[in-house]
Amino acid sequence: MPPYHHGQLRTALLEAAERSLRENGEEQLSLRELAREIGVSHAAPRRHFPDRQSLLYALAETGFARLDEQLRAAVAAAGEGYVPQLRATVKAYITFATDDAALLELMFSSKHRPGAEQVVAAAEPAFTLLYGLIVRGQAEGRLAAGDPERIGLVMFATMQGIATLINTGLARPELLDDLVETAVEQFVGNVKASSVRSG
Amino acid sequence: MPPYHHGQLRTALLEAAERSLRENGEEQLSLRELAREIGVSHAAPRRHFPDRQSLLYALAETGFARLDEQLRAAVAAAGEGYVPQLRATVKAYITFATDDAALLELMFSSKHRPGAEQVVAAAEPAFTLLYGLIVRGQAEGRLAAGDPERIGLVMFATMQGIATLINTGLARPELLDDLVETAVEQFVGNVKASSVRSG
DNA sequence: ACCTGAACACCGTTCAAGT
DNA sequence: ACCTGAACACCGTTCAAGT
Repeated sequence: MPPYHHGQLRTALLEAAERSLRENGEEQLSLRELAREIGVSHAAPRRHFPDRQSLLYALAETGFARLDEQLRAAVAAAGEGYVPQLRATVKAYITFATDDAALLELMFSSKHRPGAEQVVAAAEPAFTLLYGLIVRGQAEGRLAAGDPERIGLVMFATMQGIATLINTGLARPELLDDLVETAVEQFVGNVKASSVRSG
Repeated sequence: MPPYHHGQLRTALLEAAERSLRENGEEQLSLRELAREIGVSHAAPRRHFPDRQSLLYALAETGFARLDEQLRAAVAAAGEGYVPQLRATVKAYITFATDDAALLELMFSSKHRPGAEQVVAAAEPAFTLLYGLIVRGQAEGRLAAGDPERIGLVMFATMQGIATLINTGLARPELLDDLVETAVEQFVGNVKASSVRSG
């Protein structure tokens, strides 16, 4: 018979929730079902997550952390060149986002209730990475001049949008590489035509 | 006392649902509550929408139709110039998308169940409009050459992503005009630097 | 053809009580 | 400090029956 105290319930809930989210989407995720799977009463999760939403927020937060990791790994593996690093970043982002569409939706679903601030904060490292990439691109004359934050937001928006299009079925997944390339060309296009000719 | 047959139940449901969606989001939308508001039994909606999801699909479809209308109106009001028309389109899209964030989410939420095909089909006119804008831009030497569908997808993605960023709170709404301008410059930037100097 | 009313199987949330 | 069990107020969905 199982012990009265689970001991790892918080972790177990997060793991089960992550799998459920990936497999069946946010709507299908049920606290009672997670509790059943784990073998605990339906009221037990309350100690760790006061309500369903707080569990979802936690998933979104770890999602942003993992996204940041994967982006940094992609940059590190891309070598020294600026355009290859930029391309790797864009591709890594979209790959992450299309690999777990439900998680991406959760991360970007517009929740304005109190508690979402932590999610916004969790998104910051990924933004900082992007910001650095832009500042460097401008310093090396690869990107057009301008407010890096604004350019970074538009870049992030483009990647996010491409992922959404693929996840929605509005763009076929096979187009991923083409779309990545088109996006990258758009980012570096301003300069490419005037001051830089080849990669 | 109300008549046994409502007569306009389908329309009444759609209107009430649209308002509920805008005010409280998709999760809060309840068929039973809509039925109560309208003054009909909780089982009555079933005649018109077999389940909750089909009502949501219907909202997404009319959303795309309205989006298309607003985009065309914006283009028509923008005058003859290409860049003004492009800018007006981008701004109209993002304005639509941020005016009713829940509807946008619904329109783009990734549903792969049967029934979503109609939603995808409803999105087509807006895409066609964009496609035409791109073909014209290329013909006039304002946009870089390349597969118009690919460029259109990336353009759509950029607009959609900017809207998502604003709706999520990752970008402040006041940045809207700046972000629109940055996006437009990105679209026409390739050409501006080499063959076209001024607007 | 359209709507009702009761019934079923689920939820999330709350709270006194147990260990 | 952590978990249970019963209770509450909601859902979506189904279906025989009413008009």
